[in-house]
Amino acid sequence: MTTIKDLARLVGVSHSTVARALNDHPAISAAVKVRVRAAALERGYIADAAARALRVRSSALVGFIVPDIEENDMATMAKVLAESCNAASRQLVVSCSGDEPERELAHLRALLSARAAALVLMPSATPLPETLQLAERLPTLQLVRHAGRLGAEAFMFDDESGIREATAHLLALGHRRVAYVGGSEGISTGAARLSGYRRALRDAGIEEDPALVSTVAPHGPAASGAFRRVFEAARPSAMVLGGPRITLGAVEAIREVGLDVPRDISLVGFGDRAWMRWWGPGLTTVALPARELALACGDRLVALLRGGTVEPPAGLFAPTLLLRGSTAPP
Amino acid sequence: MTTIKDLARLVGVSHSTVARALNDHPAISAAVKVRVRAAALERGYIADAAARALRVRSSALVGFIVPDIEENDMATMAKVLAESCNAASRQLVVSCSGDEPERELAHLRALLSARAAALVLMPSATPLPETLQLAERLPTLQLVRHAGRLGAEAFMFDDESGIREATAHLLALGHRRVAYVGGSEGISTGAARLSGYRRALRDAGIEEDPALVSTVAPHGPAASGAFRRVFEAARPSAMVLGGPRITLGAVEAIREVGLDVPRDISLVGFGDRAWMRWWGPGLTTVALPARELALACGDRLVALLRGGTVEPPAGLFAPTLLLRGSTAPP
DNA sequence: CTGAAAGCGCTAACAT
DNA sequence: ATGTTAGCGCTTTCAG
Repeated sequence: MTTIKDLARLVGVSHSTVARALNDHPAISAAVKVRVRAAALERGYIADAAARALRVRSSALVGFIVPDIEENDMATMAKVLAESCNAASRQLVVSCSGDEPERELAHLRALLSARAAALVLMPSATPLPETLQLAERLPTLQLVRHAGRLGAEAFMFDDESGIREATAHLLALGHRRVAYVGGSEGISTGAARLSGYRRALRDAGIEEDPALVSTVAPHGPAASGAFRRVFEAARPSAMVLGGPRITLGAVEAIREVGLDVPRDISLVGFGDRAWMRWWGPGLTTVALPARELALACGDRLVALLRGGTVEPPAGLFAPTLLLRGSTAPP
Repeated sequence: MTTIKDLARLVGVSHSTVARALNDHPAISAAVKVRVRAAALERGYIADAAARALRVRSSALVGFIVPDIEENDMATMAKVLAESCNAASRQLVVSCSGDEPERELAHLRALLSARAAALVLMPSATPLPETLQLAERLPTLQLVRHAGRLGAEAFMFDDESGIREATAHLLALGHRRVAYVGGSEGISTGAARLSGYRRALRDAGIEEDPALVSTVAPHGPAASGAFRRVFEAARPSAMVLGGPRITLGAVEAIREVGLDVPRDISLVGFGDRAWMRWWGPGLTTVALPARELALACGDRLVALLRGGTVEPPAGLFAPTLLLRGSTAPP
């Protein structure tokens, strides 16, 4: 590997002159810059980021820790964030925690070790105290989920209002037995969504029937089971789904049971996918502005990296209710 | 930030002893190791990866450059590869080239600068010569696509056989006017798929009708247009789709035109998604073993990182034809 | 078993 | 405008 000293020898200047020329330092003559750059090009010189990081005590890396990059539009967000990072000459390091607190911590440690310049974190369900504590060591942004004691700025969907609107829509259609199947209350998003459902009921002056509500692990099979249990035990005329995988599971269950939507039941899904437009009568769904969220987070990220002084409060991103054929009067 | 010198002072040994203790060097007494580790824990010591990388001239980073992480099961593969990397105490740096040769090169440069230990590359359509040349500087694995002059091992789907089987299936059903709409021949996958289509025709002794074939940019709208053009101009009784986005576009066009599948046309999609099971009569499709491919690539990666001596030739991963309701006799 | 010392490639005072 | 010099934190001989 060619170093600045090699180039210095080649050009006949000192290695610090080479460094300055390469960094376009104002106090270096144009002539020298030209010669240095020519030499660098010729030798295929590529600066050693480690040496630089050692000096300046910070690297070009930005960490991105998420439970699962295949879920929750995380691939989209990763792409957007990577874009923002590149615009700021940074690189995004993606790690999947699998929602396991230990792996989450391990990844954070690795990023700290690499002296990452910042961290974007979608916290696991129950982050370890040490994770929260270590996250304070570098500029951190929370994404999608909010970890209780972590003070970092959060970029989140307005899950509560999204589910509230969905529920209110069904109520307005005349449904009185509206069920809700969603993810665990232990996660910030799960809690917010359930609370949105409850709010809509309260606003409509309807008392909650516990048999109509089920919170489960966000897996297809679990959701399928929950759907069938709630459907058979409580005979809802409509249902709100509280997550993308819950929606997948419910659709699966509807197929197995052989229900007709919206005749047998009105349905509101969560998240938006192309197939929802084609599915049966079209699936009414709560669409999340994932791209917008990630863009805002990316903007904030580069501001942080540039040593941004202003503190634009992190926002809440409102979902949109996409009305399609799966919801109708009872 | 705590350094080994801080710990050395704290414990009352030299900093090199601390370094050895932390790295579990055999020639350090158990007693010292215990004390050093206690001190490290107490002070929340986290080693500086840059300093280490500077010494050992290689980092814990593995690069992953792909055109688009939202496409082609790349999120799945990223997850699998990240997993493999973690198992080898490495971190995966994900970069999206957007299929733009310049950005691809820029990302490669950044990885080289970070002294990445290896690179997994899904090449853009037309990589710059310099990209190919620089990729030689570090252990490189090609994924999904093959860049002509790059000598690196490649992990690819057997696109040709996948499309050949799909076409043969339609021919066996009695179709004689089987169309093909796929991605550009300029990309290795596009060329292989088209060649699979041609091979099936040849095997069946059928002459190719150019009006039945169209290669386009892999975007929904372009694919929609191509579908309609081919359908209207050449009146095929069946069609093979040569890519995931092509499939999406075709489904869209079928909806717009109001065709009945398989009555008006038999259809074979590309890639497998949950909605394909639900779509109309069920979409017969060419399913790619993305997970298997990524796992194999990950295995090879850790072998490389461990300084693997054996040279297991990279494989070709055979797709499976998933038979569903969208294909029927004419 | 442990310590002293050198040096990885780069940046940034501080000279000149 | 350029050169000299001193490290950044770690690994790794080489001595003891």
